[in-house]
Amino acid sequence: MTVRSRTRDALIETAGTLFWRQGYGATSLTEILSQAGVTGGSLYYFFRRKEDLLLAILDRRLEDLDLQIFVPVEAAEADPIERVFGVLGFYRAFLESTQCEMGCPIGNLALELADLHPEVRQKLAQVFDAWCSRVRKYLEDARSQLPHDVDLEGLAQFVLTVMEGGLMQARTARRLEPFDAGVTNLRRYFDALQVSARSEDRRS
Amino acid sequence: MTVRSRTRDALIETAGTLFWRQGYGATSLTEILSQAGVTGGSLYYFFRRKEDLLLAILDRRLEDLDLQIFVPVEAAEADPIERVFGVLGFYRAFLESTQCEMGCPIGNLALELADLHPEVRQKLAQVFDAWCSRVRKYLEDARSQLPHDVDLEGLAQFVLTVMEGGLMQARTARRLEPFDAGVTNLRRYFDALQVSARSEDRRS
DNA sequence: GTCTATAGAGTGATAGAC
DNA sequence: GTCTATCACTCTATAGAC
Repeated sequence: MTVRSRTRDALIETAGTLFWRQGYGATSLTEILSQAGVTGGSLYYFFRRKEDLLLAILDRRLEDLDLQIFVPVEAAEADPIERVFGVLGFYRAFLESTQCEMGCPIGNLALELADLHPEVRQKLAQVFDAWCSRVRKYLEDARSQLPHDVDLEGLAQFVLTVMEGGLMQARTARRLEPFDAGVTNLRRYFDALQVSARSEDRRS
Repeated sequence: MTVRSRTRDALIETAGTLFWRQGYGATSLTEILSQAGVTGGSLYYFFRRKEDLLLAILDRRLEDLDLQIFVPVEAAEADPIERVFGVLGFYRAFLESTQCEMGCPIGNLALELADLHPEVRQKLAQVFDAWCSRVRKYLEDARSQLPHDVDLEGLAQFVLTVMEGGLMQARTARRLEPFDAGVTNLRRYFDALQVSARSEDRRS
């Protein structure tokens, strides 16, 4: 079991935000230390290498997924398909509140580090998986509203795809439109799936 | 007008591949020089800073977009909607031939550098725009097969979203499935749009 | 245009006192 | 657990000969 300490938490919190905003390579330990109000000795007491700090951040992101995203969304929306769009709305609100500057804390690192650190890549994939599993659960709850032959795992991945692709374009263009275009078309797709499921029912 | 020279081209080519694979920050000039068989003096004769080399690479990507992607796809597919999927197939083939290791040369850099270099970010956005314009042209050619109220600009952005999101997940998981799930669902979406367009026609 | 040599700053990481 | 001091290295970029 990992020890919790105020210093360790501060490092994870501060570095997590910096890595998110500027990337892993572009963030120096010096910058993390000065912003967290911690000195080098303490950092190396908790983490053997910079990469271990990153791994701890990703573990934290995995832990926080439920509390920060899915629980609030589930509290706000009861209908499973609305929950899917509630999740997308959550990211949109964040995008808007940061003037499209930050994007996704996992996606950003995924593209920067996928080829460099095998262990990091694996953990990033794990966070994506956890995210998809949650969305997949919503889709299973909406099973009866969807055509029988739709692969729910693939559809959950598709929702993540729409989110990540939209965040990327919105962040690059500094405009919400590409993200919104993704949501609009995904909504239209879900509407079509529901229509198609209803006509399946009628036939049976 | 920019001067063309063998050395300059070799630097753009070599650095382009390295930035694509490992990212901008993680690639040192030393590595580029040794792999291109060029020395530092030559590099700084053509480019004032590392960032200028990157900008030249992005200009080249923009120039090559047609020749490397859209022209071959148009030669292979005559139907406009099949051309959209032909483009996706092009990226899939590349993903497969690199064991899902490389992803998109623009998307990778977009997420690494969006917040760090304003001029770079702008040029990345420009390449995305050019890509979408091409896809949008296909969609306009398929106008009669799509519902009247569909926003073609947004739909073109959606195609890019599906591609980038799929590449990101495929590269992170080192599996083609998430990319394929994106294509499968996008195909189903287009089928639904075409069905819906036909029923519009019947009503009028 | 290309070369070598090197400046100058910053990096991740370590050692050892407290 | 936290501190300061510092090592060893790498990086971008420059200068000046050829």
